[in-house]
Amino acid sequence: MLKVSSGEDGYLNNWIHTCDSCQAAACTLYCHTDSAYLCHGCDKHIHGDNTTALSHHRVWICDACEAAPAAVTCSADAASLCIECDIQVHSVNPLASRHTRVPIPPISGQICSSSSVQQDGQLPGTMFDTKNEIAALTMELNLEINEDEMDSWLLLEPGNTDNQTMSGFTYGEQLDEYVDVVDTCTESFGPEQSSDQQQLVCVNCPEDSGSDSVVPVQTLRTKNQPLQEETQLQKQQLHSTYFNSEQSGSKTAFTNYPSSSLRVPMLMITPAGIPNSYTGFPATTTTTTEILPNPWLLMPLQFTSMNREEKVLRYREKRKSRKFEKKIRYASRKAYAETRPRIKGKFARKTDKGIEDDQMFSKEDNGYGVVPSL
DNA sequence: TCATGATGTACGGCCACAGAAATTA
DNA sequence: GTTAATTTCTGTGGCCGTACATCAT
Repeated sequence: MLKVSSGEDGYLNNWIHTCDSCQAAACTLYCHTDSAYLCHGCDKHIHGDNTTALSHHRVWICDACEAAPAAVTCSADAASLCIECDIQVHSVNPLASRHTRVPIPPISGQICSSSSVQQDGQLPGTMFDTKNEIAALTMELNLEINEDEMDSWLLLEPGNTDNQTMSGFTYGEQLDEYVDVVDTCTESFGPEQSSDQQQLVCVNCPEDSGSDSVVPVQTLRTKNQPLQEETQLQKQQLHSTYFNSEQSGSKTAFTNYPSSSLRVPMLMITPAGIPNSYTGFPATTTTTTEILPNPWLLMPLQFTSMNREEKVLRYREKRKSRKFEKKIRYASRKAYAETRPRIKGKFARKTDKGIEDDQMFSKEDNGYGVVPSL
């Protein structure tokens, strides 16, 4: 069922689904097994009754189009997006392409409330109870990765060591590791490939490879290859990475959490739009737990309901006030650049007359010619 | 409704060079 | 370990070309 909805900012004027069950509330997820769009309440009612229903393959709905199943969550946009919207949104400009997106694991089991009770002996980290929680996690990762944005995006409480250390691992250590992986990944492909943000490196485990290892497959764009074809290829690869791998029983790296049937794809979309396969690990790795020693994905997510809401709220506030204006770091360079001779906008060599003028200027205004740096 | 052309908008690259940062003696 | 000299790297603004979006026909 479809109905027209106008977004509050006029941006999302798309068709959205209402719940196929109650036909009143807006749907929040899609059940592949039932082929039905459901709201949270109906999902709880339908899938929470028996174990068979609990195993239904359900996915979140894209926040942008509100129609397609969400595949990734973007921290910067605080949104869960389907593959198409992800590509569409994050290919508009370099800034957007640098957003860190994390694949959304399929919903399995009953959706816990945000104040889900931690069970004895089980990792609370398995409780990706809402997509907002995943977004919050991704957001925090993004904060650490991009130091420039830290000031405006920082959600962690300064001085609160509890926020900085989880399960014995500090964010800094974890993310240094993450950054290293990205760098390695980028370097290994050479400048030509790494400069192309549209290229993808997907985690694929070709069935004909006969190996369980995670092998990054690089898709190179030929000069004559149409962009549309490439985009289509990206969609296929992303889709195969996010969904087909599970459905077809292929061996894309997933982590099976012991306390639930939740399976989290062991890849991450880098700021450059490249799903991070955590290359560098032994190609003979056979178990998913060995593939990803990075502890932060396995670390507990002990966000209380208040903490999470507060973090998300603060994040959204920061996002509103985010500014992309160019920040001048050296006023002296700006001053020189403004006075520098140009030819069609390009800096030109100083003419003899210009040099003489500079000398005269320095004599007359001795001591005032240099603009102090900020 | 779709195709085509005109127009508007956004963005990256280019350039020289002062000064910061790193390296060497 | 300290200092000076040298080398390397970074950042700066305006114009242009290209890609993309929008609108009219």
